[in-house]
This record gives sequence, C-alpha cells and structure tokens, in this order.
Amino acid sequence: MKKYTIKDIAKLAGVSKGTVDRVIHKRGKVSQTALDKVTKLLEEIDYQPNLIARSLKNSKSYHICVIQPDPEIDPYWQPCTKGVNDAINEYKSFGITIDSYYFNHAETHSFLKVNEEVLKQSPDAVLITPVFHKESIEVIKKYNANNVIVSTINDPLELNGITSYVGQDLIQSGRIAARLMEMIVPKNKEILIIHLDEVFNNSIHMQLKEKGFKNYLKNLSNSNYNLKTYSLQQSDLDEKLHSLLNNPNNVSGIFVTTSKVYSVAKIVQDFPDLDIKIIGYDLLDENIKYIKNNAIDFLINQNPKHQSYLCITQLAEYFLFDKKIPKQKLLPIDIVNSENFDGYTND
Amino acid sequence: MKKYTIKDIAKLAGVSKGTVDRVIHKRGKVSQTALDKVTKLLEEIDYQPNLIARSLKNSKSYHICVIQPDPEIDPYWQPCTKGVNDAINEYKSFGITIDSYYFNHAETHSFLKVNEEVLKQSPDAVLITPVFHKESIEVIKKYNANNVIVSTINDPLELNGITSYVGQDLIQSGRIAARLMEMIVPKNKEILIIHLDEVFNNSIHMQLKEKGFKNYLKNLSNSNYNLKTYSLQQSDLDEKLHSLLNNPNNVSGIFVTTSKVYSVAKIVQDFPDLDIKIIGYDLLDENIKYIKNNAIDFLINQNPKHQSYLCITQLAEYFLFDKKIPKQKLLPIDIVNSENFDGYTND
DNA sequence: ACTGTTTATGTGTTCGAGCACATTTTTTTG
DNA sequence: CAAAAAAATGTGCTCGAACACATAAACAGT
Repeated sequence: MKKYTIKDIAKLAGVSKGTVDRVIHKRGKVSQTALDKVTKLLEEIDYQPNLIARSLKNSKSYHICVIQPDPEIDPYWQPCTKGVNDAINEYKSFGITIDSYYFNHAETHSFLKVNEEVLKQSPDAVLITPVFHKESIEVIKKYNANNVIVSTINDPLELNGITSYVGQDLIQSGRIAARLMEMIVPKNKEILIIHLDEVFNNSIHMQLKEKGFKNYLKNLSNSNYNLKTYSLQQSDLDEKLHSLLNNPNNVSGIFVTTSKVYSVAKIVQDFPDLDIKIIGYDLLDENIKYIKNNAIDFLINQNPKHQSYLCITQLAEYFLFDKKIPKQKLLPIDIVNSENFDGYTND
Repeated sequence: MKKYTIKDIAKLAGVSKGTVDRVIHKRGKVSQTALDKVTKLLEEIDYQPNLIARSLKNSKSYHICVIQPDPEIDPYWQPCTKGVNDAINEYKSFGITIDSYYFNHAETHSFLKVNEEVLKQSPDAVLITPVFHKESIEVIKKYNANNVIVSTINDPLELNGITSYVGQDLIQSGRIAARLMEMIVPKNKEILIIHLDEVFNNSIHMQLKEKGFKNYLKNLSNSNYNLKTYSLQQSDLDEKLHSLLNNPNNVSGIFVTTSKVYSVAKIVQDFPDLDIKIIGYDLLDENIKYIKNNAIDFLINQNPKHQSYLCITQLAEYFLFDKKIPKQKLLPIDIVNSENFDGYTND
C-alpha cells in the first residue's frame, strides 16, 4: 500500500507534475488526451493528496476571535474558557492564533462594543456566544459582510449567516429532564419549573427546555403531574420559594432550567421533611457539591467546555486541512448523577 | 503576534539556521556564545516549531493494526469497527494506514493466530482488545520485544508493556448502575445481578462491575436490598429467569453487566404484573428498541466506537506530530435513557 | 512558409524543519 | 609557526503540493 505523490502520477502518466496538478485542480489548459490519462490514473490508485504538504504550502497564519460572556461575572462560562485555552495550546504550533474577548452578559452595549473591536481586527473567523438574540443577528450580518466566518455555540440562532453551530437540542434536553422526573417523582404530584438567572436576557434556551419538558409530560397516559412555572431573578428566589414551601403544598420535583440550580438546592435543604427531587443543569462546582450528597438528583451536562473546544477545532481543521465544517453539530446530552460526574469534569 | 521560523531566529541571533537547529535539538557542536544567544532568543520569543513542516520532513508511512473480536459474531463490536473506519478515513491522507484483523471471541487460538499474523507484518503499533486476559499478556510481551507500540481498549490490563489504555473505570461503572437502581427501586426489594454472555471468557470487566455495584449498595444506610448474582450463558437464561419469576418473588430490579441486556428485557416483558426495573449496557439496536418503550430503564454507554477511534487518534497524532500518548484515558460513563440515546448513536 | 496567437506542457521556487555534507575557525601538537 | 586535528558554523538539499513563469507545440491568418 504505497503512498502515491503527484510526481509518481506524473511519471506513470508520462506527463509533468504541472499537468497532473492542473487536472487535480481543474484549472483547464490540459489536452483531452492528457486529461483522460491522468484522470483515469487518479481514480485507479485512489490518489489522496498529502494534506500535510498541502497545508505547509498554504502556510498562512489564521486568526480566530472568541467572544463570550465574562467568566469572572458568571462562572457558568469558565469551562468555556478552558475549552478555548485547550484549543489555543493545541493549535499554536500550527500558525493559528486565538484571542478571547469578554463581555458583560448583563449589558447588551458591552456585547456590541466588544464586537466592534473584533470587527476592526478583521479576523478570519469568530466564535460568538449569542446570549443576546436580537443584537447577535445584527452583529452577524456585519461579520458576513466582511467575509468573517461565524460559528456559534450554546444558543441556536436560526440564521443563514452562520457557518457552524455546536450545541445541543434544547427541546430534547427538556424532555430528558422530564423523563428523569417521571422515574423519580410519584404520580399526581406537583412539579415546579423554575427559570433562574441573575439577569433577564433575551436568549431562548430556557423557553425551549420548558417546552420539551412540558411536551414530554403532557403525552404521558397515566401520570397527571401538576406543573407550575416561575421566572425568577436570583434575588427573588429566596422569598418566593420559602413562602411556597412553608405553606401546605404537594411539590415533589423541581426542574431548574439553568445552571443556577444550586441556589434552589440550598433552599430546599431547609425542608428535609418534604421529599423533593431536583434536576438542573451543568457541572459548576457549586452544583457538584449538591449532587455529591444527592441534594440534587440529576444534572444535565451542557458541556460548554467541549462545545467551545469543538467549535474551534472545526475552524482550525478547516483552515489547516480544508476539512469541511458541518452546519450544525448537536452534542450528546449527558445525564449526570452522584457517581458519574467525575468523568465529565476531568477531561 | 508574528510566527517565528528557524530562519528568523538565525538572522536575529546572527548565526546560521544550522546552528539554531543544533541548539534546538541539543546536538552539541555549538560554542557557548552561540548557544547562549540562541537559547535566550528562543525563550524570549517562545519559539514553537511549525509542526506541519516538521511532519512533512519526517513524512514516513505508519502502519497500525487493529485486532478485535469479529463484529459479525458478536454485534457488540460493530461500533468499534465504525470507530476504526472513521479513523482510517481521517488519516489516510496523512500516510497512516490501518488494517483490521478479526478473531473469534470464543476461541483463544483464533486470537493467538491473528496475533501471529500481525506480528509478521511488523506494524508500528497495534490496538488490541484483550478479551482473553492471560493470552493477551503473552502476546503483548512479544510486541514489546519487537518494538511495536501496544494500545488497548475496553479491558484494563495492569501491565507495563502497554503504551495506552482507553476505556472506562469499570468499578465506577457498577456504582453508577447501583445509584440509578437506588433511585428507581423501592427499599428492601430484591435485585438480581446477571452476568450474561454467549461464552465464558476470562476478561474481568463483569466482575469489576459487580464489585462496584455491590459496594455502592452496601454502604447505603437505609435501603436493605437483597442482592443475588447469576452467571449465565445466553442459552440457559430463558429457563432460569422464567422459573425465577414464575414463582413468588420480590424481584424489583435487574442489573445486567453486559450488552446482552435485551434478552433479559424480552423475558421480563412476559411478566407485566411485576414492576421490574432493568439496567444494562450499551446501545445495541436491540437494546435501543427496549429503551425506547421503557422496557429497559437505563443503559450505560461504554462507547466502544469512541474508545477505538480515540485510541487510534492518539497513535496517529503521536506519529504525525509527536504528541505524547497518555498512559490511561478514562472516558466518561454515559447514562442513557429513552430520551437521550439519540445523541450517542449519531456521532 | 513565416509570423502571431492560442493552447498545452514543463520547470523551478516556495512553504519550514531537519539533516548530511562542505567549509571555516579554533585549538592542539610536533 | 606550520601542519594536523578538532570544533564550530554554514550551505544546500529533501519532504509533497501549489503555483508562477518559461518554454514548446498547435493552429490561424496573410
């Protein structure tokens, strides 16, 4: 199983490597005879260009900018940064430079400002985390106009200006939570759906999760759960939840649609007599504390680290080896409990 | 953020690229003055050699042989083959050729014969799936003697002749199953542990899973489960399980330590009055059928496809870019139910 | 048949690292 | 101090693909 090079093929076909090259790249200026001969030969031996040589020849440097919420402000984004850093290290020896830009995920103007800055850099690609739905659409238009490739994670904007989306099916994510609830919460009990965030933002992932969750439970034949939805700021949670649980109630499960589930678990701990199951999102240190002692029953892992890492990997391999980028890459949705969280944190 | 090359450094240091090269590779024959100057410069600009150029220069072809049980005989190994095929396609343009060799997982001599064959090929590396514990150890010794790199998946042999193991923590795997059982099976009920396989083989993964499973349940304060273990050939299962369930019993959960869990689910379906929860392994088509309709409650995904793919990836990147191979890579242990299996099958 | 023009084919250089070999400089020795 | 030996440094080619440029063959028009 020898590896054929252009030179080999040229010799076999009795032409020069220039001609072979022209055939391969369909640059024309080749006689019918030569074209046939070379084409046939290429097929026969199933020629595979050496991607390393190709890449060396094209050896440019590429510049990718990452735009994400500041992990100092919201720790949810820390793993995202880790994924980016892994990618930086992996590709720095290949002539790919990656810069991170942070914005305050509570302020749209911060997001817009950072994007202005990045646009000035005119990078080859950007990876943006579109927590602001409307603003993102505008920003992406600008990138497209400047021929900057746009990849997104976390929040699927349905928009054709985007080259790649890496993330999860959020409706399905809600369904998974629902199926787990069904298994651990008795029939006819009350289940709370809590949207919890420090700030209100116009991203849609919480809504999609709720939709999937309700959708699953609605179609059950014999388990009439009583569902109640609350959209809360973190500051209102304490009062609201305490007043709910202090009064007579039938609550037996809580589904928190964000990574802030630990603050719910903390409050529920004050009511040891109520047997309340909790399902929420993501492997924050705070959450892991509660899943370890089973105060949280299940976490659903959105794997932000892997999302960002994979997204950059796709871009890098596109630049280096011309590997095509899938329009959408849906990652598996991991179910995490007290025994398997470890495997998802240490990679 | 310019990318420096050896030539750049040579110019900056006022020496030739040969000297720089000698410094980088510590080949000696460099004056102290030149050495200091170049070393300092290298540090200052944090020189990163262009791995693509390096790889091109070294451009050899590498040969990897994969030795695994015949997927035609045991479908469990089909995804393994898929992972290998993905790797073949990914790396064929990089001068890495990969050949697969199958053995009958019921016959040790078949395993030995295939290994003889592979040894004659003198490949650069082999990926073996050590279902036969003792025989594998012997075989690995031979590879080591011939300077063939040995990677393993699926079954951790504790042996220093192995360069890399990609797999899961099997004891933990059992603990995960136990935690799930605890959540869905009422206290004081009976739980069966069933080791089920077509043949008896001397691999140890079933034992490790059982160990983890029992270990978790034993340490529970208030849930006295009654555990019973059965080691069965597939042919004996039908009679044994029917007779068990036809008689008065308290069985409420079954943990099957292999991928053959579908045959247990099939039988349990005949007893709709008993509410028996089932947990088993792997996303075989047969198993997915049962998890879809909740006849199986949870599957634990050992991700054989990813295991084999990752293992080859490690070898390839070692050969191409000199990336070091971790001695052991433990993959996350995925919990799968009727709603998230999809994400693990389509990748 | 001889230019001029189009079309086809071949040659040589580049990318960056790595290494063999050639050349220069320094040191040793009679 | 010259010759020989050792040490240091520099030069030039290779890996395979890509492309610019040079050359050659084919064809058209007068």
